[in-house]
Amino acid sequence: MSSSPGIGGASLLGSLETCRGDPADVKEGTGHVHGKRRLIELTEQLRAKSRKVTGPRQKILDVLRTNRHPATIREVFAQMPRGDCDLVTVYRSMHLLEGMGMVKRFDFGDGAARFELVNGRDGGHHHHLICTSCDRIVELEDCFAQEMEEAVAARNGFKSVTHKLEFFGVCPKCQTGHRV
Amino acid sequence: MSSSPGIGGASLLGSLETCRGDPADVKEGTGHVHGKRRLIELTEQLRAKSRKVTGPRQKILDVLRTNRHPATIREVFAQMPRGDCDLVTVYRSMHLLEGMGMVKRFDFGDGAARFELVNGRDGGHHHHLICTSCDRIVELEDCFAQEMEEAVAARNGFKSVTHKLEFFGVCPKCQTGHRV
DNA sequence: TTGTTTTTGCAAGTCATTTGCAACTAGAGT
DNA sequence: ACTCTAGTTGCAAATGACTTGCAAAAACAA
Ligand SMILES: [Mn+2]
Ligand SMILES: [Mn+2]
Ligand SMILES: [Zn+2]
Ligand SMILES: [Zn+2]
Repeated sequence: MSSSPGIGGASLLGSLETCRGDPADVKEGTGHVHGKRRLIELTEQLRAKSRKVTGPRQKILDVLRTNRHPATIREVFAQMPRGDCDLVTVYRSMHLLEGMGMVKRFDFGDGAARFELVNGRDGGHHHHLICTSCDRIVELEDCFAQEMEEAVAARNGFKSVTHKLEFFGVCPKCQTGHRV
Repeated sequence: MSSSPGIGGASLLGSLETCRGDPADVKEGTGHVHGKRRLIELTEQLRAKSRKVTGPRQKILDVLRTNRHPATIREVFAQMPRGDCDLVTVYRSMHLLEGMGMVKRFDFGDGAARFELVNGRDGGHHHHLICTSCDRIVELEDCFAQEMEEAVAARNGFKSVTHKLEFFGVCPKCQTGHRV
């Protein structure tokens, strides 16, 4: 019997032909790229750094790819077909992907780290608005802190300055006559 | 023998007379208030909310009062006279103080939360610049994100919006010919 | 197919923070 | 000054996110 390419016998990636022209590949406006093509790009990145394209990794990337908001390790794990891989593998894979710059880590203050697939070679730096009542997350396109970052760096003689910024508040749906 | 006001026999607070005019009470320029007077104000806040002014709490407030940068629970604990109270008590006290708005919590991304005494009834909202190489912390006076906070809140219909913002980079002393 | 390197699963460990509970006080009342 | 009680504390144990050790399993180049 031949070795199956992924876990469960079927590869998540179809043929290149199948992917070409996939209407879901580009979600206009946002610049985000979804669909199989994206997944292939991702696995290529793995190969390029001589990391193995394994079943668990493909599944994890596929889950991340479909998430519109940063997800915790447990959330990613929960979204994978049951028993597909160990929780620890998700931790390890995420660490690898983060190190490769393929995913970005976010911290919303609750105990668990959240991860989002990086789109575009620029990094797609952006921030979030989180509802403290229902945990709804709003993706804030672009960043408005670049200037102050440069100012802070220059004023204090720091190099390679980056920043972490998140907003918290009460979303419209949670404002029904409660605390102001 | 009379009951000692604090732990260890001596109260951290002297008499009001002793405190009045303490030259260390006001550190001009920053608006931060230090010295015994500040400590008395703090204990008053506890009494005002019918929380008990206990030995451990006085010690913890005293340690926080002398810290120029946000400190972790363990750091605060380490700065207290040996065996003065349990680590758990520091956790619980910090939680209480945070709830009362007397201390503010910060998260620099390393596993442990950091706390800083809130100065001024306004809250003294500000941010930090942390060296990713030596952990040096720079206190950034004032906040430059208020406008964008309002914009983000308005644009998304959120109320009571706040933000968390910290900068990370390599400080001058750590820039000796290393990575740029 | 084989051999070498990387990955994975599972168990166990680390570390910050929380919780259960009985013993203990600060502060109010007497 | 003495009593009472709600609020506190210490100690042990629990929780939860995340990491690590190790042998079995899989990827992929030769
Ligand atoms: Mn996002
Ligand atoms: Mn500060
Ligand atoms: Zn930004
Ligand atoms: Zn701010």
